[in-house]
Amino acid sequence: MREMAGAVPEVSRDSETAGKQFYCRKEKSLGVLCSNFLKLYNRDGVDLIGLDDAAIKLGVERRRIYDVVNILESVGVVARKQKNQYSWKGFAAIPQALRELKEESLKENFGASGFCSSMKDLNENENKGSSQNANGEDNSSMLSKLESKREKSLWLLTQNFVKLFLCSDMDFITLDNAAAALLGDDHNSTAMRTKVRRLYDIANVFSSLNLIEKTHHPESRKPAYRWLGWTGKPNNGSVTTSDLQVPKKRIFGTDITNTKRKRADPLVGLKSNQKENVPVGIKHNDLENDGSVDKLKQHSRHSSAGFVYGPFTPRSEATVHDSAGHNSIQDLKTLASTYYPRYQNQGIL
DNA sequence: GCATCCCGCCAGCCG
DNA sequence: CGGCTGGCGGGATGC
Repeated sequence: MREMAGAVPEVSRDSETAGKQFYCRKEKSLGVLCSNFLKLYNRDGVDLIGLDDAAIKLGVERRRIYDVVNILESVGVVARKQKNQYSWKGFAAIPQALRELKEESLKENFGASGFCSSMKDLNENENKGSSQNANGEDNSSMLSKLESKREKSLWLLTQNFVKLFLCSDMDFITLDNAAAALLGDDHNSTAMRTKVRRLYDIANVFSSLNLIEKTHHPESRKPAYRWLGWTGKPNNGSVTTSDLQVPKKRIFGTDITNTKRKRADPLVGLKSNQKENVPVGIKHNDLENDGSVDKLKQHSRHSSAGFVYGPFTPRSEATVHDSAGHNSIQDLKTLASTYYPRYQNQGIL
């Protein structure tokens, strides 16, 4: 994986595979990957998940698996077992995980009026106990190191994101607001931008889990997310986008990370730091605001039962739908086999 | 044009 | 030291 570049030296171009698989960003979204991941492992008998296995079966770089898995771990769907291995907990673990998160956040006074103030280090405890630090390194130093690492993790960010929904009574949250809140005081544009990127990642997998739904803020019209909570199943219970079932789908396995669009100049060494102003947060204090948000809150209470597909549109919904009745292993088998990426898969096959 | 967010470089950590 | 992890943000894609 990491040497992808070397392993797949721009074979991409005209080389065989007649088909011209165009690059389609949407098909590569974390949301789609997550759906496929869930589809692949949400079955009886599945207990352990090997990251390599997942990466190969899903035809993506391992790096992406880390993203999905880290987010899923935040809501209990999977749990880290050991290096390179996670255990599948299933959707049944979600309610409990959410309950705990809510409890935690309440304890930390997360929601309430000014929750954003104490966003940082809200995980100081962490049943430590292991103070066998190395010589010279005092406990605090060590802790802060680990802490800072943990503090920026996707795992924590995801949990805090959830807490935001669980504790503030707002139903609609824009990622800008979330980022601002989760960032605490430092609102510099660069940090915001990065944080928002990560939130988009999280939002995508949450959308595929159907925990949230993307809509627009009732008044500001701005894109925002609405909490749906765990209603029993991810999306429509089957994979969203094309993929599986589409009998004809183009060869997917050939594009692991696919024919990338190579950026022109590799030595971007010194970029002019021009990232000055970015509309930091939408000003309106949706968050810290007191009470007044309640009105927005009940605006549209789940109007239709129709699902929302998150970021990606299902255009192949019909297909997915009717054959979903028997989604099953067969499909997965096919999926897996057609997915074999052509970079290092000898193992199986 | 701006919202979205994929991609993969590369720094830490772990064994 | 090599491999596993995963933060991070450039810049491409979508609309």
